[in-house]
Amino acid sequence: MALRHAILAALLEGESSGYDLAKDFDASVANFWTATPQQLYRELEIMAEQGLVAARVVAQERRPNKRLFALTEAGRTELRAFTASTPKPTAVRDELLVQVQSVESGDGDAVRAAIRNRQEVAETKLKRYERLRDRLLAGRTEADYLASAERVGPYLTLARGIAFEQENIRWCEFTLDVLVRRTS
Amino acid sequence: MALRHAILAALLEGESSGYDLAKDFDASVANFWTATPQQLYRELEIMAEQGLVAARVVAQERRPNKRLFALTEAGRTELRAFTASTPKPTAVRDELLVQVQSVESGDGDAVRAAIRNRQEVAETKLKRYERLRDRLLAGRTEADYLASAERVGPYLTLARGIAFEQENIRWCEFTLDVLVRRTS
DNA sequence: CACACCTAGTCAATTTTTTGACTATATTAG
DNA sequence: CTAATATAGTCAAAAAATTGACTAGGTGTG
Repeated sequence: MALRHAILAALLEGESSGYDLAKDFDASVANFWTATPQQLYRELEIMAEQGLVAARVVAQERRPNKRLFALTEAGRTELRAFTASTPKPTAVRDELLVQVQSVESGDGDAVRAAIRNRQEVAETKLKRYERLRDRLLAGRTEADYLASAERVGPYLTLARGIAFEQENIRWCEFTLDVLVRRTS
Repeated sequence: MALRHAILAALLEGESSGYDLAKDFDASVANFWTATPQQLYRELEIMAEQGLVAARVVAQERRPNKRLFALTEAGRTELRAFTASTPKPTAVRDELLVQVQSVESGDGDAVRAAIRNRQEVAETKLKRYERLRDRLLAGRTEADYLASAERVGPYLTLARGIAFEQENIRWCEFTLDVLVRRTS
């Protein structure tokens, strides 16, 4: 029941369809949670049954109907209770690092290619996060924004994502450099 | 079947009991994988059946017998094949960030306490990682070590862990500062 | 005018992971 | 002497997450 709280948090931004949420979980929410569309649709269904979200069907022209989900009072209460609970420590699980750990006993070329790929993914994510930040700031300075904005939560989590990806890129560069040096 | 590869990678350091591995998964391996002792014992059992690891029982004085597991040729082959496969992108899952995202609708005191706690955990981990690094370097400089050591994999993953925890601490400090400022 | 890909979902089966309940002996701190 | 903690495991159930197979209409490109 953890995906549920990430969905509730995402719905603070406003009413969304399952599809909208899937896009969010690929962009801003990706900072702290990942989920496939299938997981979202199923969880939303259950949450609607339990009254944590309210669904309404909107007919669209030239497209299938969509269902928009919004937080209910019960949903807000649940989210509030969640913020008061002790968060689980994060479980790191990174296959690339397992590969790097065993690089000397493994396929060096493949591992280096995987690191390059990771770096590209990180660069793409970083750019997206930076665009999101610029949109949030809307011209204001960070200090200005943090002092005046109604909600700073989304900015703070975004800052974590940006720092994480920057660090990721630095590490990929460093690691590639070390491995290439040792190969040549 | 992903824990399996982390275990194989950990066994590159040498023969270990399930208990030894549990300690590793709490220290060095924690950089890239987490597992409870229960998960390890079960997976080791299966891996032994499949011939990826070889178990031998060692009688101990004043203690229960222990089983030591070592990599087999099949295990090394499996690990090598794994390093050649495309690693899954990591799935981030951080309850604390979900709480921070919703901090304005939630329990501010509890969220700030959780951030402080995360910072302390990160500081403890960082110290442990730095001790491990010092032990690996054994007096040599980083450049010296990277050029001459037989295996650099463990050092590189440790470097990732150190950078990650440092970034973590910085973010906790920044975020606490912002939240405390807005509360007072 | 095909063909690929996007939007908007549903459903069921697996796989993976976690959690909790157990059994034993050994060592250490108060 | 006693209680807490560490060592060394097993087993089963439950929860969580992933995967694959579907349906159906819409949009854009060569």
